[in-house]
Amino acid sequence: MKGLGELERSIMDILWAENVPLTAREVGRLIEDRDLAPTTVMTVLDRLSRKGFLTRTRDGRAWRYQPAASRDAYVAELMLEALDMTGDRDAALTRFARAVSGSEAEILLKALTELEEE
Amino acid sequence: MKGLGELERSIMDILWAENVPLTAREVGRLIEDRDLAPTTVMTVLDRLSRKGFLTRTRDGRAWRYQPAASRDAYVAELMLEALDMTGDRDAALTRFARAVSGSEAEILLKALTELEEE
DNA sequence: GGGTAGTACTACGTCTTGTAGAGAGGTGAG
DNA sequence: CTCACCTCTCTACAAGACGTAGTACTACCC
Repeated sequence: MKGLGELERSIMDILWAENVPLTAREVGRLIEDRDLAPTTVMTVLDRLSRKGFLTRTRDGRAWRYQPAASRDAYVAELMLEALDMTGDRDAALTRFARAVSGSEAEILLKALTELEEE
Repeated sequence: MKGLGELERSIMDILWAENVPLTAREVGRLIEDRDLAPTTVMTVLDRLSRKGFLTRTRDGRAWRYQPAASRDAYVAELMLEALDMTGDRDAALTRFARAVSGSEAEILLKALTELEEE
């Protein structure tokens, strides 16, 4: 799936945070801290949609962009991808399980047991 | 932590598979399929150790390289890193739990319950 | 002492990412 | 109508990562 650059991720974060599709201009306004040229934002949005992270729909002349998948889905997919990289998935999973902190272990446990019940 | 390139990963795979520290020459011999110049292998090994993925010790004039961490540890770290990227770790974890296949869910479950017992 | 192996340093092409300008075409204000 | 402006698309460029490798120097074996 490939990772995102820093600016790309900032922009994805904005789009993930807002729940409505935004135009390039709106995204640009939300970045503030960095003083980016409007075309910079447009370029990055364009690249992101080309890479499949965003979908876009017309709104007059402008495009409105929105994430193709939720951040959770993206994160989960990254995790699975990391997992695919190992020859010994079980060992990696075990190690991962041991590494997550207590409260998160419980979340995981809960999700897993709910799965079993279904 | 940053990811690895394709050749870098092939080489890490070799070093993870063999359990002994290898010299550049030995690694090169194990790649076969690609017809790489010896210096290519050396360069990549050098970069990998510079990035902290490998440690090396002298053996005569040659260096012997070995992974700084196990593959499992690397994979688990990648997974945790992905997890850190989200604002809502719980949601991502839940989604992840639902995404792992049955047998793997059991591995996870087992590791987690063992944790609790300790 | 010449071939061989090994090192360090340097290099170059390609791809990705951050960053942005140029030019085209529509649109509202006056 | 005309001008200023918005937004788009296209193109560009610098920096860094990676794959790939040559060169030059050293040390060892026979």
